[in-house]
Order: sequence, then structure tokens, then C-alpha cells
Amino acid sequence: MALAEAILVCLTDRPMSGYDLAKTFDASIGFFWRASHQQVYRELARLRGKGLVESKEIEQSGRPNRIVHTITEAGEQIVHAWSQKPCRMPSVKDELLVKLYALDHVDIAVLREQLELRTDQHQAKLSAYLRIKEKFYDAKTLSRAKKGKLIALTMGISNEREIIKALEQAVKSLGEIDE
Amino acid sequence: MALAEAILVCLTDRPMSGYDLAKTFDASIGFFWRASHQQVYRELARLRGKGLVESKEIEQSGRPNRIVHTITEAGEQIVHAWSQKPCRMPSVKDELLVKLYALDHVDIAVLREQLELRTDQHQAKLSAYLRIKEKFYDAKTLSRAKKGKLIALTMGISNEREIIKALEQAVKSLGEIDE
DNA sequence: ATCTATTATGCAACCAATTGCATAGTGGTT
DNA sequence: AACCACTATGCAATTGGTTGCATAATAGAT
Repeated sequence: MALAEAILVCLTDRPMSGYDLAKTFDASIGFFWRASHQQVYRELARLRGKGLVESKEIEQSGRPNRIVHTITEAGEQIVHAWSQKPCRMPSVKDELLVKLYALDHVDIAVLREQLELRTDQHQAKLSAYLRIKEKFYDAKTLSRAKKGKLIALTMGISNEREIIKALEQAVKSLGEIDE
Repeated sequence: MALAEAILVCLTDRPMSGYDLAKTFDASIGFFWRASHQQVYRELARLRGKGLVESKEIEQSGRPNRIVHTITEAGEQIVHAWSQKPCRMPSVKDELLVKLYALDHVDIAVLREQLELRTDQHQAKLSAYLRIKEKFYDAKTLSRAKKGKLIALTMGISNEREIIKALEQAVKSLGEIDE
């Protein structure tokens, strides 16, 4: 149940609406833990039910009211307890590698295109990470909170770079196969 | 629904029982697509229902009979059609990175231990990959099927190496934070 | 005038994955 | 004699994730 904790972590920063959270899960923390807005809203309802967040409706004219969620004392305790528990290994699920595994039953030209598309996608991620790093984490004095985010981001950056290298190498190897 | 395809891909190699498949998903193809034995059995039942595999019971004395599954013509067509469809990006979900992201609410000593444990786990994976590479893929003349598996394995190897480097760097960065 | 995007929320149905349990015989260890 | 690991299968319950839909107002584009 780590989506719950990821949401609580976001709320330690500042109170947010479901919409704010959904956007955060489309960027920043979403680099490390993906979730859709439906997941976020459902989980928020559960957290409210357990008393880990408190929700206040804020009147807005013209559009639906914002429901702003604040983490409670109990919620912060859950975060701390979670931080001490061991982590699971992220589970691998990559169709592209399965296709390489199944090369005998795959059209090489098509697969090459898919590898190149994937390379572009990782290139885009890398650029996004680098932009954020330069924008938000280039100061000399960083708070502990920011240092943690910077370490995570740095891992993301080196990871993307290496995946790109590996994909390019894979395309090269594919090219050496005589059909 | 890519578990279905991953199973079919395994069965293109040779007919297998659910048990054989579950073990394959604990190793080889499991490096790229994880699945538990319950998932495999359930998916096999579905594939049988759709006529993509044919299942024959083989008598055994002493232990439960083996049910051996063979891919059908229709199953092979599904694999081919799947291989041409675009791949999804694997979805990221890593608690360890979330904890780095939430560094302000985490005990640094505990987190360092978790990073080191994770490093060991990737080290173990790397060793396993290298052992398999030397054992099965070091010949000079490889079939196309084997070349594909080798490319995937090589990507796995470089990926593990880089993750280990990044984790070690992260531990170092953590050490530089004055508590 | 109409269409689309954006802000803001949420239900319902479905599909996938995890966890725990159950069966059942064989062979080896303590 | 009791226990564990291995081969071989599968059900049931729960949790998690995805997809599609729905509402509702505003601002800007066509």
C-alpha cells in the first residue's frame, strides 16, 4: 500500500487538493511512483476514512469547490513508520525486452523502430529531468529535503542516460543480424 | 494483456506445463516480465478458453498429472500481431526513490542500510545474469533466437551495473549530509 | 455560434496482481 | 517418526490499477 504513503509524503510539503496531487503524480514524485488521478482520488477517500488526512472544502465560484487535504499527526506517524520498513524491489515488466527475447517471432525492422521510439521517449525524460535540475537544484545551499530530491533526480538522470546507451547498442546489435 | 503474449512466447520454444512456465517466469523471461505461478495458471486457463493453446494431460504416478500446453496456429498469429504493436513504457514504481524524495521525514541511517541492501540485491542479479551469459551465450555461432536473448541479457547486465553505480553514489551523497 | 482546453471532482465496472491456503505423493534430512 | 523441500496444480479473497464516463463553469480559438 505504498500509494498511500506517496500521497502522505506529498502532503507533508503542503496541503493540496486531489487535483494538485494528481498533477504532482504526473511530474515530480511521478518520476518515481506513477499514479492516475482516479487512483489518487480513491486513495484520498481511504486516507480520510482512516483519519490520516483532514479535508476542508474551499468555496470557489464558477468551478467546483476545491477540497484541500492536510496530513494529520496520525498520517505523519504512518510516514515515519513506513520509512523504516524495508523496500520492495520494483517489479520488472518491459514488453520491449520480451520482444527481444522472442526475436525469432518478430520482424526485425519493426522492432528496430520500436527501439528507436523508446530511445526518443527516454531522451525526452532525460531532458525533462535536466531542465528541472537546473531550474530548482542548482543553488549552493540546499535544505535536507531538497538534497534528497536532488539525489533521487540524479539517479533518474544517470539511469536515463544509461538506458539510452543500452538501447542504441541494442539497435546496433540488431543491425548485425543477417536476415 | 502482455502476460498472455509472454506465455505464448515461451511456448513457441517448446510445450510446457504450468509448473515449467512458472519456473521460467522465475528466471529467464522473468528477468524482463515478472509473474507468479498463480498468474500463470489463471492466464493458461484463459488461453485454453480462447483456443490459443492446447492442453494434454500426461499420466504420472505418485504425483499430480502434468498438464502440458502447446501453442496453436491461432496462438502463433497472436504473437506475431503483438510483436508489431507499439510497446508501452514500463511504469516506474520504486519505494526507495520515494524515500529519497521524502528525505526530510526519513532516518538517514536506516535509509543508508536500505540503499546498501538494494545494492546487494542488484549485485546478485548481475552475478546471475553474468553466469547465464557465460554458460549459454558464449559460443561463436548463435541462432537468431539466441542472439535476441543475448541482446536482452546484455541490456540487463549494463542496466544492473549502472544501477549499482548510482546506488553507491547515492550512499556517498547521503554521507555528506550533516545531520 | 461552436468547439476545445483547462480546472476540479468523482463513480462504476472491469481487469490484473498479490496473498494465503489446500491438496498430494516422493525423497531426503534430523 | 517427524519435518522439510520438491513436483504439480489450483481456488478464494483482497487489493491495486485501468478505462470509460459524467458533471460543471470559464476562457480562448475557429
